[in-house]
Amino acid sequence: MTTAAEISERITESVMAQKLAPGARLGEQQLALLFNCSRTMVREALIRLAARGIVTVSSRRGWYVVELSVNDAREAFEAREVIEMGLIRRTQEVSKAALKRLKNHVARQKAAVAGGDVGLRSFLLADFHVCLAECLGNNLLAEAVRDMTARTILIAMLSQSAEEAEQSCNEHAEIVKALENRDFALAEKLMQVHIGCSQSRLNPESSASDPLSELRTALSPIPPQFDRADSKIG
Amino acid sequence: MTTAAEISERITESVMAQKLAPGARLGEQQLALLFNCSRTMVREALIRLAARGIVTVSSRRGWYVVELSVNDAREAFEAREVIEMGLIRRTQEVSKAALKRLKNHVARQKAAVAGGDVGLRSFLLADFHVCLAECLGNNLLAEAVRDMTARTILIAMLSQSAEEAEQSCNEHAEIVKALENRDFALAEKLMQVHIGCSQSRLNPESSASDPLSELRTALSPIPPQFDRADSKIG
DNA sequence: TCTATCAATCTTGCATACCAGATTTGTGCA
DNA sequence: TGCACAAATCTGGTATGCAAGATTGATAGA
Repeated sequence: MTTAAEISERITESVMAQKLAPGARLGEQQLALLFNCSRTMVREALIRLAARGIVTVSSRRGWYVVELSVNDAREAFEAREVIEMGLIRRTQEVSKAALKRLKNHVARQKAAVAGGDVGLRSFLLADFHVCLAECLGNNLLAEAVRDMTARTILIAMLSQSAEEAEQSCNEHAEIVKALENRDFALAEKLMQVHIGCSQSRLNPESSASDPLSELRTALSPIPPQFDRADSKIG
Repeated sequence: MTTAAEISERITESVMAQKLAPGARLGEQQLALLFNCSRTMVREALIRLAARGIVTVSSRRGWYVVELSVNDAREAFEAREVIEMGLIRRTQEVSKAALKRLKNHVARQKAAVAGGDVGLRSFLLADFHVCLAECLGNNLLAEAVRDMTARTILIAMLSQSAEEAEQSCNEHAEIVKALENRDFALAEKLMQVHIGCSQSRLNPESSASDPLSELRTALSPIPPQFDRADSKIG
């Protein structure tokens, strides 16, 4: 059996690892089967996630990973900027232990980027921001950052290239370095640029604003060189 | 019957109105009776509130309004400072409609302070901060502010005097005035002072750190002039 | 052949029943 | 009189069952 806390954690992590796309269906019965528990537990987990803005329920139709509007997207990025920059701004010193933890985290990110595990890479790059908030001494805001980061991932879903991931990781390393040097103004600025970058990478034709986008992508015209139409047997 | 959303809203509002003290018991059966619904609905509401940090559950003992540790208190105030100051800082203009709404809100606060309805007063003074976040264009952060403000109220529970309420209200008015004058730097500073004030008013001997505080207060020695001991019949 | 209507099925909504741990109360012994 | 142990009760934990809305597929009529 699995507890509601475990289920919601697994779902959150999957979203952060980009293993659950916006709009993905989360059937109560299917999850109950998957986690070997009753629908009650699944519902509890989903209700929690709904309160955190990760999933929504459509009455008697089903539960789905949220699909954000362009305004939702703006708010999520703005929220992250406000919180993460604000936290850095009011920081006066970062403990040795915290710095060590952050460096370790960046190292794990590097390894994941090099290793090529896209899920782990995506998760760690997002989790860094949660870790940073914790290291800056505010678990309450760290939880908020977790939810909002998950939301921004659900927008930027047009998956990150390996190069972009590496750049993200480097930016994280620079932020940690600035913190270590007690150059908090620089760290704040770097964070602003860092968050701004991921936001600007967005495809303005967001999937949320276009309910047909999935089909549209799947059924988009095939470039001639890959068109098998004239190679069919007949 | 009542929906889970209504129940959780009512509980949140009661906390903001200081009608539910930290540690208050929220029995599933009692709430079900009160709201004329099943325990299922009540549980759903409580689970949501738990995810938002307003209530906690102690296994097989019951649900309670959260009692914050001193560190929780620090984090909640810090979170509000970061979010509310950050939102103001990045504001470049406030729409006419938003200003009107804010002024109207302040007017209602004034009326409540004058009217003497302590519950309404407390609720409105807290709700102003939520309203402000909405007016500054971020509903996501507004929801976060709602939860964190509720938490700070649960610390500052040593109820505000009428004078303090009036001062709070005046500070709100000044913030709105600064926004109207587009003096956002001033507004930010005023907000910092405003939040700092409510924090500094805290009794360091918080009820959360003293499980006996309720009894202690209830059974505290009675001043001689009110002592009825020597007027007893016998 | 196309469309409209109806039935079968799938999915959540909600209540209830039963279980198990925690607490309190009562009782008997030292 | 005080303490320890046991039973009764209270409370949430979890599963299940049934109701009802939504969707899909089938069928019949135009």
